[in-house]
Amino acid sequence: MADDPQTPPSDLSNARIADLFDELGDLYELDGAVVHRVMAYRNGAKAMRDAPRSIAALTRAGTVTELPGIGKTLAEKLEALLTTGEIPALTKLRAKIPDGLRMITRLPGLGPKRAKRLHAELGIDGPEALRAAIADQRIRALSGFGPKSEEKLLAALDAAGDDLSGPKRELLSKALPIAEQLVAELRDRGAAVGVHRVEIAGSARRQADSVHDLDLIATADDAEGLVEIFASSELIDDVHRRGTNGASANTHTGLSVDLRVVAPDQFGNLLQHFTGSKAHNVAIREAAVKRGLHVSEYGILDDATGETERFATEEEVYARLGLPWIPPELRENRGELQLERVPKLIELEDLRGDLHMHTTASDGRGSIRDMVDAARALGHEYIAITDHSASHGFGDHVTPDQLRATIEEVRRLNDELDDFTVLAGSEVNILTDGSLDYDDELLAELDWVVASVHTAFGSDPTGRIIAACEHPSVDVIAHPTGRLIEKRTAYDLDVDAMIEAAARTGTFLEINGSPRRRDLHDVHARQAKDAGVLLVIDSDAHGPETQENVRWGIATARRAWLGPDDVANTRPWPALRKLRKGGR
DNA sequence: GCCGTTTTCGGCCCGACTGTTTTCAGTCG
Repeated sequence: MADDPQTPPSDLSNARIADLFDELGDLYELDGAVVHRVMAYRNGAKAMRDAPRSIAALTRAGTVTELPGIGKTLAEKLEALLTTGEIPALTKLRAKIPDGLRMITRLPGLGPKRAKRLHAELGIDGPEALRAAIADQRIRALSGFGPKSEEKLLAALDAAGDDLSGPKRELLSKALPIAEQLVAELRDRGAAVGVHRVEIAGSARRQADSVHDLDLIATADDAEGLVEIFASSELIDDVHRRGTNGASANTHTGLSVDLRVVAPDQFGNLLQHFTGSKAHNVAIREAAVKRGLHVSEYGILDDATGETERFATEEEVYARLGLPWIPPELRENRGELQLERVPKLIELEDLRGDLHMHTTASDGRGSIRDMVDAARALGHEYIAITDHSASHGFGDHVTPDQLRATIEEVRRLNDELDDFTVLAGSEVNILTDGSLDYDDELLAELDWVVASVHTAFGSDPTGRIIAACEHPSVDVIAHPTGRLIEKRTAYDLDVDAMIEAAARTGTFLEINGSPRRRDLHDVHARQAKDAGVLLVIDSDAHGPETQENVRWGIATARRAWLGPDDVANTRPWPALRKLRKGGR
């Protein structure tokens, strides 16, 4: 019964728990805690967010302190959170420190120390009070503040509007093509100023889900000339900072771009530094210090010689630190610095087929033939046509009779095609009782069955997905968590239980390539691989051109440390077919 | 608060920029 007080509450997700510990770090910082204590909370939050297993389960098992960065105190707070639903220290701090104060530290130029003084000395508790104090010129009366401070804070408040919820991030699919065009332009037009190298750095190079800006690193004989070419690009809207060795600008899409031009002998150091992530770089530097080496964007200082060594390539930087070159997608401090050899990661060319796409039969924009032509252009050997099923709604549903007609159409088409296979499939809805919306006989006729939750997210998604895994005809669970990047969090899903069910039943789990989904995400996909589950990378294309979205699925797979063998559709269809449940 | 081929105490990555300051704290990436 839902109202039975004995019913245990469903576990908090790792992301939700990590948010609470990040908040604790912020509030301790505003409370004046020493910076290392604050960092301990943030490191702990990152460890929780990156953990492949349920933090709640690890806490109950008493093994959560095995995660690096989580010690006795954080474990006690986790236990309190899971048993009582709250962390006493957080409750106390929230009462003491207004939420508005935490919000205004997100204004550029205003950190915790100065925000704390504004609160203590002027009673400022949020954006409105800050704006009023600036209007009355009360800020400049404080020591360490002046008219410039007021001016900048006002500009920052105006720029932020009413939204201080944090910086907006752009989907990788929006940002990366712009970065690639800029790089191509700088390489091309840069020939006139002796350009040597131009590379994308930052989170875009790491193929993260989203980015907050773009970083470009270059070398050229005439650095200022390259900056001029950058500033005059048609992709650039306005340049807000320009120097002889770099510039900061905005694209017309509102994305911020930094270009840095360095000497060739430092290119490796700078590219490594600006590729990040922060956690990766911090870990590298801490390890280096123990060996008497100090790493910065300019070089590696060796205590033994007092010399700073510069490197033209990243390979040399990593080699000097005793490490193999680490692919950017792995640079998140999730174990990559302990590697003696880097695992072989999957590449776009490894995919032989795409097993999730839609046509005009449901909500797609192309015919089956259009989708075949697009897949061939991408070098694929097979596709599955998986239109939405009988209960899809929006007038786009496919009745059982229509599906039978599609199966026949696919069979006929296969007779005409050489060296290409079309599979008759469906993306069936997992209904609220865990059943599917075609009968079992019809499902058994299909070559490929994708099952997904599209409705009633609040209605036991875990139980429904496990039931779908146990269905003999279901091959793969699509976009398993339902998240939409920068838009919607995952539904309340027990990922551990889903992965266990997938492993037990031989069901594949999808990495959906839609750039807004990339679902499973990297941490969960890596967890699935470690549990022995095979992943499938699909485009979920709704038109011929969006089959290229498998690119984003590959990006996520690489961030999940997957190799070609971990992904089912790197195999030819006859080999993949044998891996289906029951070897059908 | 975490952690240990220096350690259970005493450290904890690096450098640039800014605005306010006579030498630097705070902020940022």
